[in-house]
Amino acid sequence: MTRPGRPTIRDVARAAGVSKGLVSFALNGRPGVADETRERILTAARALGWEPSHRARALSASRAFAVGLVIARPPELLGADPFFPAFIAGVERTLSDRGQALVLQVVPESAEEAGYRKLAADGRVDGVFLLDLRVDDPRLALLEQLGLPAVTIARPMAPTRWPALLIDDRPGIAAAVAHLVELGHRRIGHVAGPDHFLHGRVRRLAWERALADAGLPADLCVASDFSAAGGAQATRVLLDRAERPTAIVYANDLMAIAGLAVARELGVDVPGQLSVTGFDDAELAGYVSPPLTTVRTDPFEWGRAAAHVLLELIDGEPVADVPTPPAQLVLRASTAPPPAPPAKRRRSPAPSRSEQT
Amino acid sequence: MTRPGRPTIRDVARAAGVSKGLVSFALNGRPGVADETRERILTAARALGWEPSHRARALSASRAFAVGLVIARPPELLGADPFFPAFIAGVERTLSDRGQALVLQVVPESAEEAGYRKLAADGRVDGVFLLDLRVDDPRLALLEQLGLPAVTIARPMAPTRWPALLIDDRPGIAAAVAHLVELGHRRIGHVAGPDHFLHGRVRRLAWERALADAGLPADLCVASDFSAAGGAQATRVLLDRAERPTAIVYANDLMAIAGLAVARELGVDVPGQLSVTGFDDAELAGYVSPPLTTVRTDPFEWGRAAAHVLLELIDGEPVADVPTPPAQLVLRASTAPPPAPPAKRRRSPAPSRSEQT
DNA sequence: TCGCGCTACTAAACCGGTTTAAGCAACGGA
DNA sequence: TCCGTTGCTTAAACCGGTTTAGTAGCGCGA
Repeated sequence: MTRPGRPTIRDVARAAGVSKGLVSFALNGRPGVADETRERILTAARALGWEPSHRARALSASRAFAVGLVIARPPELLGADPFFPAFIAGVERTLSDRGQALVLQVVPESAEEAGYRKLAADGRVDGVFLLDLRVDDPRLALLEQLGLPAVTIARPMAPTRWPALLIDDRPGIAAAVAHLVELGHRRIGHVAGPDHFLHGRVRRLAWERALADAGLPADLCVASDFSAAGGAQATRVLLDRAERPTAIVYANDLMAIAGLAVARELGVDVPGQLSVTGFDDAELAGYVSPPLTTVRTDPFEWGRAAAHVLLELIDGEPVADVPTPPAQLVLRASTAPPPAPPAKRRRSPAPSRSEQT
Repeated sequence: MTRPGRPTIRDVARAAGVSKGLVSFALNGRPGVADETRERILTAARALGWEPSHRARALSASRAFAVGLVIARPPELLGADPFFPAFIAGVERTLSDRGQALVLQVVPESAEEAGYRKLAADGRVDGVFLLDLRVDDPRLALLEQLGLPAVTIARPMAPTRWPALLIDDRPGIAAAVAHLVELGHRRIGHVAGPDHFLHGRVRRLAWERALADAGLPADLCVASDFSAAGGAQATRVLLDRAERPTAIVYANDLMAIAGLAVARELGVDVPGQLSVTGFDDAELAGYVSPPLTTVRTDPFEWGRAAAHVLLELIDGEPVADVPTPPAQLVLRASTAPPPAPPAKRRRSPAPSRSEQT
């Protein structure tokens, strides 16, 4: 008379000779169950190999016990960016301990909003991560309207009701620029990400600021798109200029690596004639030629932390923005002093730039 | 007296003046509902903005309406491999049309089995994808035991009850080797993936076979791990040999790109002294120096197709293995004729080949 | 007139948990 | 002796759908 299928709480109750409700109490460690009875119930549950049905619990508790991640990037860019897999792995680390799952959506950019709507309408998730923040990001309002808890990765420009993971790209960029300035560079270019992405803009502004702090002009910037093709193209533009930069700060490693190849094809030696820095410290960064000086970030840790806050938020606990450790500059061989010895010692506000060649 | 929260099927029933059950029939297009009544119900549902509760449906139907993907790779390798994001994007393309979701698990390799067990025990998913197949993969038996439908990406060595996505890496490798042979190479090495991974082994065997077909010895093989570090290391080993290869076929782009850097640092010109081919056609492949000749695969399409079969399998439809189009060799600048005219000593029962130069 | 079959619909069970209200026994205090 | 607690336990409602069994009304043929 053994029915097939998994045992339910009802089977456990029968086996232990008690009611369904009491089994539920015992299994959830509620008070009001006699020790001897509790023991009997737990033993029965173990003997039957009972495991709670996630579906039943979800319906009863009106919770999904899952969080969502909507990714709206073209797949080829996704594949080249080391951020996502590491971030997701970090998220999982937190989630798996707590019986939560991660529901992923990869959508075309046009369907991004619909993606969040669907996750919310279906009740598939209890909260979401907000990545790739944009300037004046419309998703913030959408999520508030949907009442879907969220954690933003990086702090959005406008204040929101959602906690943010405080990621600050500025010290990393500042360190890269400072390093180049110290080496003697005066003409430091930037290949930026799209300006409507927060991280694209923040890195560009940080580059500008760092140059200003060093008393240098920030006139060698080309906006790009974080892709290899874009990085290559932007590098060509910069190297075609009459007054070439002696160093380029890239907004990510992918563009920087593509930039290395362009320089090489143009016969521009790196780091002899051109210094290059990246951002991310991708797996490949240390294994290109020359190995790339770059800014190391820790997306795995970000994922862990973001998931942690999100779960607390969902549980209704009070939450605050979460700080993250500053990114570190990783020195490798793609940076060196500029070709000609700097005409002047640095820090004279020297107008004598023409003497350099 | 309007209660907060989403409207339920009960609200719709009340609004339309019918019973819950009838609403369910009407909304699911069942016969046995008068046209006029059906219209009234649909109108009411629309007016209330009703959407079915995924949770309730899941409990009632004993289905999760979701499929799972367990990834057991170290995060840094994950980030560098273009396969996963593209594959997942393809999966999503199929799933999103059908109201299905993707549940992702990223686990340490040691917890892989537990990952599947948990997905199955929780009833979070109705089926899973089996990626990164290994020789004698223990997961096959596990999934059969768990009764969790699965689709394997590539055909496992032992026959299973699960359908497979027929991915054949051999023509791609064969094309790469043939291309090199045609250029005049006689000493063609291979940097392989781990031999316990099916795709690692298959590519190696394909390389061996292609060399045999060309009457060349397959004695320049170094096993590696698909990582940049591993690729660099393996390249050093090969280039340190007394009799250097004039060409290296890498089992993936990441190792190939790292190999390019090593060659450069050793002063070995690519493609002048050494030809290099990769596998994947990663975003960066076309933007390194020299641009990489490689084998283009289509993980996005694989994801689409795999999800398609998996859903059919879950629905109990009869399914068969799914063919995929063969991979294409993409010619770029990392391959060229070997440096010196091929020396004719080596064991020549094939005298005519030396005339090629 | 009855019985039969068909259509349109309702009531209730069910999925498998959680939670609330109520019941029952033993016990201490007045 | 009766009452009010306290401790343990059960019955039943509930989450929001799907599905089954059953019923009312109607036309039809015998």
